Amino acid sequence: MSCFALVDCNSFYASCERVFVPSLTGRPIVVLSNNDGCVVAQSAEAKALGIGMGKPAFQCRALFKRYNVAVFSSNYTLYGDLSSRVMSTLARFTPNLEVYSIDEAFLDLAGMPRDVVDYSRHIRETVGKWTGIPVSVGIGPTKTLAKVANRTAKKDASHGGVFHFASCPDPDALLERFPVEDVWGIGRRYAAMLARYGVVNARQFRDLPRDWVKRKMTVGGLHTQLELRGLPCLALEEIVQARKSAVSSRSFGRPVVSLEDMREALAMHVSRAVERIRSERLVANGVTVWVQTNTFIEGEPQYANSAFAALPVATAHTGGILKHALPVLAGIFRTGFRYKKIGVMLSGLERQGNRQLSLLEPTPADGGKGDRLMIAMDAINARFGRDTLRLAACGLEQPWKMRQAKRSPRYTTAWDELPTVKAG
DNA sequence: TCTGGGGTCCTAGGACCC
DNA sequence: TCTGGGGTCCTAGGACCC
Repeated sequence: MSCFALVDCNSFYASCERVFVPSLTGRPIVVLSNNDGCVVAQSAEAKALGIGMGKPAFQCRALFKRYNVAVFSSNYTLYGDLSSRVMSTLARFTPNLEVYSIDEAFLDLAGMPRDVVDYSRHIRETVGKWTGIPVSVGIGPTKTLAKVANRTAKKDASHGGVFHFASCPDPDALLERFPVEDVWGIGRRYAAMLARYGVVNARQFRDLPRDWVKRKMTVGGLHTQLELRGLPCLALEEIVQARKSAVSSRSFGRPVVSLEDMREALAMHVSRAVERIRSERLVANGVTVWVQTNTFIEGEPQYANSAFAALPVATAHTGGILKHALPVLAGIFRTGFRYKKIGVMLSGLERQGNRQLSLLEPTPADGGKGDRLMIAMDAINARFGRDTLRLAACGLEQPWKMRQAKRSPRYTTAWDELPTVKAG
C-alpha cells in the first residue's frame, strides 16, 4: 500500500522574513513579487485581512497602512537558503524524498514501521525547531490525495498541522467540500470548463466517467482523477532531472526606449541564464529573445515579439551566447515603443561533454581558454558576491533595473548582512 | 507612478519521407 | 468516380505547477 506525505511550509516567504525578526510575530506580513509588483506571499494574519494573492501592491497601499502590515520585496537568496535547510532536515527522516518546489517535498512513507501520523508530527516539530519554519503535513495513498490532506491540515487547526486522508471517517464528504479548482492539476481553465457541466467539487470530478475526462482533459487530467480514486499514477521522483530550458526575464523598473539599454539588459539576462546552466554543467544549443511593451497601459502603442537563434555549437560561454543573442534582439527591436520587459531563454540544454561538434565552426576544446575564463568568473562571483565580475556589455548604471525597495537582509548568505544579536 | 518569474507536459497539425 | 497510408520530426498553442 503506497503512502505519501506532503510537507509544505506555511506561508513560506512570509515565514522566512519572520525567522530573524521575532518582533514580526503576530503581525501581518506580505512579500511582493520582483519589481515590487504583486503580493506573492502572505502570513496567516495578512490572509485574514483579505489582501488576496497576486493583487497589485499599489492597490493594497491603504490596507497595508491601516493594519500596520510589514511589507517586503522578495529576497530569493534568503528563501533559497532556508529552503535547503528545511529540505536537508527532511532528508534525515527518509531516504525517499522528492523536493517538489522551494517550499514543498513529498516523502514516501510506505512500509514505515512507525505510525505515520506520529512520525509526521515528529518531523513537523523537528523542522520547526531546527529551522524556525512552520510546516504542515498531509498524508494519503497518492500524491494528489496527500495534497488534499495537506490543505485540510492547513485549513483546520484542530488537526495540529498533520492530517491523514485515510483517517477521515467520511472521505466522500471531505471531497465534496473540496472545490475542484483546488485539486492539484486542475487550474482555472479546466475548473471553468468543469463548472459548465455542473462539476464544482472534487467528489463530482472523481466520479465522472474516465473516458470523458481523458477526452476533455488529456492523460494529465485522467491521472488526477485516478489519483483522487486512490490509484497512484504519479511516482516519487527522487532523482532531479536535468532542466531542459533556462529563462531569465524581468520587468524594467521604468520604461526603456533605446536599443542601447535593451542590449545592456539582454547582456545581464544572458549572463544570469548562462550562469545557471553552467552551475548545472549544461550547455545550450539555442537562444530565444523576447521583448514586450506594457500591456496595462491603454492607448499606448503595443508591441511584442520574439525570435530564436540556433547556436553553432552547444556552449555555456556567456560572451559566445551573447554574440548570437544581440543580433536576435536587433532583429525584433522596433523604435518608437516604451518597452516594459525583456527575456532570454536558453534551450536544447544537454550535459556538458555530450555536445555535438560543429562541422562548420572550430569547436573550443573542453578546458580551453573560454571555459577557464568562465570558471574563474564564477569562482570570483561566488566568493565576492554576484556580479563582482561581469560583462562590460551589462552596463554600469542600469537605469532599467527593477525596483526592490524593501528587501530584507540576506541574513544567512552575505557576511555583511548577518543578523546582529544584542545582549544585556 | 505602480500589475511577477521560471518551469513542464501534452496535443494537433504541418512538413517531409518512403 | 476513385485521389494511400504510416512514420517521424518539429512547432505552436494550451494547459498546468510553484
